[in-house]
Amino acid sequence: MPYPEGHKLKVRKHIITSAAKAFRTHGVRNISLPYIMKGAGLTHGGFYSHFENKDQLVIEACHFAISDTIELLKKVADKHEDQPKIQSVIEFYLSSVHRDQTEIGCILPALSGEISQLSEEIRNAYTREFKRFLEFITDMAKVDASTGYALVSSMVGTVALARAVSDPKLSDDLLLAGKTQAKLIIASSKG
Amino acid sequence: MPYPEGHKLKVRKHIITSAAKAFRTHGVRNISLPYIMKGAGLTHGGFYSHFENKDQLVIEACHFAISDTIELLKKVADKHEDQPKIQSVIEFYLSSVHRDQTEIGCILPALSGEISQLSEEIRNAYTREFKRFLEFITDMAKVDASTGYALVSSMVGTVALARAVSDPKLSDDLLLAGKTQAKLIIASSKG
DNA sequence: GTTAAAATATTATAATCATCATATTAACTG
DNA sequence: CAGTTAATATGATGATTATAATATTTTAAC
Repeated sequence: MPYPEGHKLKVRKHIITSAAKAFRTHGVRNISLPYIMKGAGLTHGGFYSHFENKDQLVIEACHFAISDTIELLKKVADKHEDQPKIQSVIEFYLSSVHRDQTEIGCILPALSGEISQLSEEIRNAYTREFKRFLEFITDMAKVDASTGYALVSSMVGTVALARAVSDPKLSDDLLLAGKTQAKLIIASSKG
Repeated sequence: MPYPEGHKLKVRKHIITSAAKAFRTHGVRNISLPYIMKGAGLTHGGFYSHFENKDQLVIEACHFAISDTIELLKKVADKHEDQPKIQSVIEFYLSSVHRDQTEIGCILPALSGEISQLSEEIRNAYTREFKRFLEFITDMAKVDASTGYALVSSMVGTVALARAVSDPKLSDDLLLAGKTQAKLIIASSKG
């Protein structure tokens, strides 16, 4: 067989990486397959020898993006040993760095509004990935499920809004208030 | 002059109403001008005699949608005299009714993810309308600005996620946790 | 009724998209 | 190096889009 062992798998991975990056920054519907393929160093024609259709790619990209974010947050948590891990994670998630670096940021705020309008398959995938993220945060914060829901909703909503508004001061203030709030949520659940 | 007095203004209002309804349900980019015009009982050709372009319509639709939501929430608040107004508002905003009736629901969760990818003009308009909503909630809850930020971020994030996930139980639980959380935010700000 | 301006509809344009068919290239095997 | 075939590129299709130009309809005023 031509092409080295695992070549196609590697290319497939490149496409997923390019897609995840694009989706995180521009959403799903505004990103074209030609654009994604170009980001992977390819032309658009070969796409369908790798994926059944665009939906399938969205599903895989969501999975990759959440795995990527969870890994990143784990690293962030391990970096600061002087405070509880969840503290570091929240401070990063609600930082201006995370708000601004959408390309490598959490995909949940980026797609939260759009998902409800996409195919059932994509919604199911998003739900699966959301649950994964939810579990990660809930475990790390050592809180009950309900508190975990509130915490993640608040985090996702804050980042989405902080990214949306064009007033830099307001955006910063949203992040700050979100951080204060998140700490309060955790503290009050332990009281 | 042909056509009755104020005819064009009335039609213009119809277009904005149709657009706001469509945007709240399907976002901005996935909705076409022909679709909006059909919703107003017209064909697409006449659009440009009413608006400069699609962006202009988005801006006006956002303004209308937020006004509409604020009015609705005021009515909801006035309905229940047995509890603080903010309580009623939060209970409605985080209800399954509001989650499911996207057509007449708050536009903030629907567009929160998409806005950052749209034109500067639209972002500015969204920011203006967001501030208007923020002020409305903050005043009604009688909390300081920072608490208002946290409260609205939590509300918007919760509804966006509750609309996004395809698991009905999870969606309900998100709303429930959001309500509990919102009340906590307000209570703690007064302590 | 006729007219004329305003409002709306029809049609056109050029771009972009997802998807598909076909042609070309790359690289392992012998 | 030649042959085979997987991987990729090129090009096509048909749909949809925002926008614009032109044609038609509507209705108030005469």
